[in-house]
Amino acid sequence: MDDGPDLSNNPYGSAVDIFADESVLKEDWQPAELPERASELEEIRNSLAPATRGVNAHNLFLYGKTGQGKTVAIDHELDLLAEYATSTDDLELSVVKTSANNQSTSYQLAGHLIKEIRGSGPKPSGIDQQSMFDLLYEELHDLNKTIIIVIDEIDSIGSNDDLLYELPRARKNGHLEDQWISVIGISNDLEFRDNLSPKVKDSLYDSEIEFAPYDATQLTSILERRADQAFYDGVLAEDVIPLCAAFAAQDEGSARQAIRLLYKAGELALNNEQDSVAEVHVREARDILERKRIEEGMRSLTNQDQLALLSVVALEVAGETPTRTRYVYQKYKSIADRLDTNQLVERRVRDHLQSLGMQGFLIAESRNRGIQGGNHYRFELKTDLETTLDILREDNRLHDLVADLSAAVNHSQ
DNA sequence: CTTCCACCGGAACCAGAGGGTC
DNA sequence: GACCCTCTGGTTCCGGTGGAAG
Repeated sequence: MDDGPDLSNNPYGSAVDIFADESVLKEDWQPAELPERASELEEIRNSLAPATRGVNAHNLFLYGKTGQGKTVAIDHELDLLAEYATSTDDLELSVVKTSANNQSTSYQLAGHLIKEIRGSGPKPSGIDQQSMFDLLYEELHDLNKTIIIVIDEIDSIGSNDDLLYELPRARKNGHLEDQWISVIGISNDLEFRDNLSPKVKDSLYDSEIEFAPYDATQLTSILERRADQAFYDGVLAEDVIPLCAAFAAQDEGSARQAIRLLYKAGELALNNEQDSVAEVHVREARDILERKRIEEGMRSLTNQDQLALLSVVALEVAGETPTRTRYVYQKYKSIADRLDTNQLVERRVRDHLQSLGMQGFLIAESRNRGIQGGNHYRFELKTDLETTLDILREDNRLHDLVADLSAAVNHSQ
């Protein structure tokens, strides 16, 4: 009967067992198999295969929203290729893998790649673009014969795509002699391809693979595989996985999101000392994650973004949404006045409203009322009003203003 | 068929900060 | 210290636009 000290008063350790192996649900967990992406994997393999035959692999573009397995898929295939390379003398492979996140120009991306290849040291800059490219070629020269450069989030360089034109032609232009280079770009932005300059498309484009969003069925089987390892048997109520899958499918079809949801639901059950995960936990988890998403988004807003958002929020409170730009701007001016911040010109506020729309805080509907109304947008708040007010109130400078608005909400309720 | 509303959004330009090299 | 680079967040200016009204 006596098996160890009495822990009944110790706050750590739980009375219930939910997770068999929690790490399976973490962000950095790499699944060993991707049956839902079998055909995409095969396409990648076909594109890489020329490398094993002593020429350069095809350039390749992967498109798809976040959480569609693009990065996992490319890692998976490159691992296999590297494994093959070590087992044979035919292939001397160097893989340079980087994320273009925050590198918004070719110049910066080249600097970033140099830093990546060197493995340490500062990022070079302060020289002109061609010298930067030359520096990059020097670094590439020291690598193996077959070079594959993987650039994640390649869309962040926008239309400044000179480097993408240069790289695939390096050999032809005599910058490299005995080496084969190919580029794999990964993009979340489906329009990126269309905005590339024609000469880049020409030099870079061998093949592209689109990762379509997972549907609910696929998400369900992905979740089931994870859940098998992550949870103890019989812990999940029957409808938990389908519900997580359905929520995620409704949104972006992201596996990452679905897994987060399942993980959070499990944690909630655990924290409440319940021995099984039920539908309520999933719903609660969704609310928590949604709130977190808004909070994180708002934290990155600039002052002026906040003011523009606040203008729409104020109109929302007054029940005057959706509303056109003119009234938002009027409200904006009075708010800026009250807070004693500088007022921007209308054109700029329009930009801020536009970007709030893109970030999912506002709904911007374009319409046209002809001779009485012309062409204009109508804005309304997309996020939950109460939550938005809560979060905005945390900002000291906005506190009083938001408090007034909240009072108005409660009054009308 | 034309007119015209009232905003849309591209373009050119600017100041200031911040990253560097030589 | 002179000089080179880019980026952010702003301004000014202005031609463009689609559909209701006449």
